[in-house]
Amino acid sequence: MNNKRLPPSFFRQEVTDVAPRLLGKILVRRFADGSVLRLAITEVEAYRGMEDRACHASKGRTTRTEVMFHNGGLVYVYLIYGMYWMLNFVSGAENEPTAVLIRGLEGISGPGRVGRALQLDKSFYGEDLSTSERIWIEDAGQQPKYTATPRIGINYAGEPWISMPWRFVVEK
DNA sequence: GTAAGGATTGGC
DNA sequence: CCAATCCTTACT
Repeated sequence: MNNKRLPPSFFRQEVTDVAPRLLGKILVRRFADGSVLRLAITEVEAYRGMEDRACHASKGRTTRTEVMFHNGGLVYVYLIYGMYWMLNFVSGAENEPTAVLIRGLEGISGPGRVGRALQLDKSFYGEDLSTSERIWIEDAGQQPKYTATPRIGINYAGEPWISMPWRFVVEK
């Protein structure tokens, strides 16, 4: 059923609020063969706009970052190190380039492994989470406890961005 | 056109 | 510690 699918309004808010609220939500992936994978989100990171030097959108509006400038509720995927597809959800309002990186799912640790498990590719770029038949998010009716820490792998961004506690992890 | 490097992972 | 692997961005 789709009655639990999160509406666009869920994503069209402050990314630092959207990110932790995604914890415990169910990521649903329907494959071409009809099989369905349903896994709870356990780790995320918020990337916030042009100012945030760790956010790809800080480089400006380019072919790659274009989707982040759209209204929240779309998928932003990109290839890193030539082999891993990173899954992000665009947040905030139009022209407010923010996104949430999905770093971990129930039983799957690491953003690269998430992309591999979900069999993502560039065709998911710009996918609409409110209408897609192959990927969407459902409300599980609970908000797990979590902790906030600095984000991973963004030392090049410099301060204060390195220290912003924008990585959210579900507590055991 | 060319070069540098990355929101990672896994193997040595 | 470091190679894998290729797309995007920056620069000539």
